[in-house]
Amino acid sequence: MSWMGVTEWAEPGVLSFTRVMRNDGYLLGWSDVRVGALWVSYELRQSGDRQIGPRPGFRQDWRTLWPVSTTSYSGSGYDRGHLAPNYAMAKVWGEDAQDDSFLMSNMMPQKPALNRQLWQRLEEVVMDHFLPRFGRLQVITGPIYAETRITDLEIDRLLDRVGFVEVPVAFYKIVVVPGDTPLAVAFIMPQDVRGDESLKQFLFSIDEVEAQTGLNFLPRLAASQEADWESVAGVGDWALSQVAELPSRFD
DNA sequence: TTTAGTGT
Repeated sequence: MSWMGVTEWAEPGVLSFTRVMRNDGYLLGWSDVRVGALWVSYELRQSGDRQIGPRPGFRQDWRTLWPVSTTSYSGSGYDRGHLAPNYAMAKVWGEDAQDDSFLMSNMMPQKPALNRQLWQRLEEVVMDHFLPRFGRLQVITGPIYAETRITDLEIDRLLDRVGFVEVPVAFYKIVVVPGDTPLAVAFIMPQDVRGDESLKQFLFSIDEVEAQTGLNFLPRLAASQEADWESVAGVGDWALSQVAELPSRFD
């Protein structure tokens, strides 16, 4: 589930503490301070024609301690957006993984135009374009929060929350082709999008994602390799031009 | 419905 190590924090601190939750099909780093996941990590492989059942429905995850119920987002204007996607979990890892993808701990508040259009287009490109192209992928995805100043353990900022859950300002997705000479591509997408933008607009380096999250991805990657590799927005030929402007299938 | 909320 986590090629080249589990995501770490660059600088330990109160915001850095996560509990790693192991689910069917994916790992999730849960922050009790943000009341949300900081990252999820999963592997994707080419699978046969696995039958996919209907969406099983959202479920509360009692491991979160702070209660996040299936109705916590009601009336907020935010969607319950998957981090580990329903379709990818169901297709690659099966029904139990699909069920686990509907845990509320795997949800983040996302504006509808992002969740249903731009982000959905990206998830579709990962499954239908990147995965067939490369055969095996490691994906790490999660939220980016507004800059927060911590004074004496007090959060000195008016937080935007849905229930207890802090609302991110953006989301990242890192896609890696594992191997001796790994390939990588990363995206950062803000909450406020139209939905029909080119995916190319949102390409960033892994270094940039690390700067905006405080996380250290792929910590087991050799330092000599990491320096060059993580500084480039897109390593390898992802043929993004073929798919960056495909229309949304919803709305 | 490879997204989701609303209203039932």
